[in-house]
Amino acid sequence: MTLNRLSVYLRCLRRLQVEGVSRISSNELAQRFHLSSSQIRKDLAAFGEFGIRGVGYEVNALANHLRTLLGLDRTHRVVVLGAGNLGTALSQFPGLQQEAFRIVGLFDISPDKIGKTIGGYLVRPLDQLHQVVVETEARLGILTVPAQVAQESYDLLADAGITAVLNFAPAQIKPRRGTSLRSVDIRVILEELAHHAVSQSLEG
Amino acid sequence: MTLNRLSVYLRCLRRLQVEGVSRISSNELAQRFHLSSSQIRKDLAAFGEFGIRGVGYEVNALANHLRTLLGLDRTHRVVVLGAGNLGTALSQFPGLQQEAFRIVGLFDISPDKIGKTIGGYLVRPLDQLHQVVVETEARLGILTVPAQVAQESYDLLADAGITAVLNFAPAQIKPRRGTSLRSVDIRVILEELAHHAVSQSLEG
DNA sequence: GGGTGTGAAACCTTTCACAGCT
DNA sequence: AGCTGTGAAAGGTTTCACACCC
Repeated sequence: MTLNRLSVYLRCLRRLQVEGVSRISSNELAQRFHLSSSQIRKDLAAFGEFGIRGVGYEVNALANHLRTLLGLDRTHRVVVLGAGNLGTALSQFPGLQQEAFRIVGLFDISPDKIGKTIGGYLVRPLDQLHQVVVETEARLGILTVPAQVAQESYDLLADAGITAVLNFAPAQIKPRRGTSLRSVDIRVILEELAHHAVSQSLEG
Repeated sequence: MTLNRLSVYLRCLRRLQVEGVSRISSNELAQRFHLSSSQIRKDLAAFGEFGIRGVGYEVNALANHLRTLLGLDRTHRVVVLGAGNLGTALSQFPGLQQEAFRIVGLFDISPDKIGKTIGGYLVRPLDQLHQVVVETEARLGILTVPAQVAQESYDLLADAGITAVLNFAPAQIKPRRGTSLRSVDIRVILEELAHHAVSQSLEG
């Protein structure tokens, strides 16, 4: 199952909590956030019976269930490799410094950056990576390095004990057993949208 | 079909061009970049017969075909809404200022930022959006605004004539006919990875 | 009545395996 | 001989529709 959707539901529920909504049906939830009601029910039912027939879902209870299911009831330590523009922007991303995530190390290879404080984080040299990962028990890594060094950077993270990596480098990384990999290539996404943009313009 | 894969193939071909490879089979391509050879053949064959049976694919020719298919033979003007950390980082992202994309406007609502130059781009007020989009014929928009104003920002872009939007705000946007939407929620991706990280650690 | 939980149906994607071309 | 292009098979996901419970 696409675990991502549980995250999206949780984001929606957080919104409802702010608005003071205490109960909601799958249909209302779907309409309110442009989702599919049957998919919501299937997804949630796959992990237990969280709803009340004839009534709907209790917002607070469901949010807590999802938080537990997603493992957000603990703090996840994150290391970031690459203190360029994207790396520093992500380090300061709201939602990455609060709740379940905490950045415990920002690393770079450039002597110009090492030792400096960028966006509130001290930039460390790569040879401290292993030590930091062991000491902080970090499990998550973010890669914002140039494409040429993406593979070796991923391997460094894996060797240091990181078990899940989010890669922003535009490169095809060979994943290892034991260290999940999720890549986001902004260029690839934009190229898809460029295609849409052109088709749309022709239609209208 | 997942148009994204054509982009990935193109990225791989660019790499091969740099390495001076002139011909490649679907099998080599798959092994080299950790893809599926039958999927490569299916994807490519869906748009024409680009390969030579018994030989493979001509790297340069195929790259050019893909560039045309993806609409990368023209320049796409892009406007960015939100001159925060992520917005400015993306404005300077390599690959967004070269080849087929060109940023023609960086917009923000904050009076502190308007008029200043951030990352080489003048920050403009939102009321200039429509004019800039019309004058530059921009079709692509990037949203790096806070979640609370994501919907209205998307609507502003759509009203201005933007036909494809890449949204980084952690909000569920209601798409309109005529303006495609692709959302990337870093929090959602990290939450999925957090789950993986925990499961992996238990296994090991 | 109203809304969840769920088998079954419809749909879409990926992999397989091989005919057919070079 | 070798590799593409492609129908057929397998696998997965989404939607439908309704039994069942509150």
